[in-house]
Amino acid sequence: MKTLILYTLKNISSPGSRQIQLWHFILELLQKEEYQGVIAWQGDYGEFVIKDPDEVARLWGIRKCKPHMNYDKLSRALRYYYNKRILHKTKGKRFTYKFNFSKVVLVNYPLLDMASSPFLLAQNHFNGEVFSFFIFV
DNA sequence: GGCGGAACCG
DNA sequence: CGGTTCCGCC
Repeated sequence: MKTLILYTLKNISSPGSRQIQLWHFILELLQKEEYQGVIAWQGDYGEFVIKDPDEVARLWGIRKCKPHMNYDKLSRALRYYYNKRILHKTKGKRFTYKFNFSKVVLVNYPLLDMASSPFLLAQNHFNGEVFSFFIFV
């Protein structure tokens, strides 16, 4: 049985909340229609294409206060996600990566019961952030 | 472009 | 710990 997990989140700007992580930021852009010319879901489930690498890097640089950010550095950070099983590369497709959603949820929300209802919508607090899960089985 | 080692940083 | 910076290699 194949599971698609659409995952959204909101940061709470409260004391004690962690700094934004790159894959959070990627999902944040992916969630917003106004960035579809820059980064968008494309191809298989969880697969996305960076249509404008320079712009994504610029936006990431602004968020992290790293004015010298570029795609070369950003992509190195994405490559570190391969061993963590958060992302992997879609070989042959330029600027295309794929999320391992099950791993992403498992790693960041270990209390979630994967074997529950076919459709599940949950919003919960975890480490100072609000997570919303949409799970379609 | 894409990869991964290595040094480095808050 | 999660990147950032830099780089040699393919």
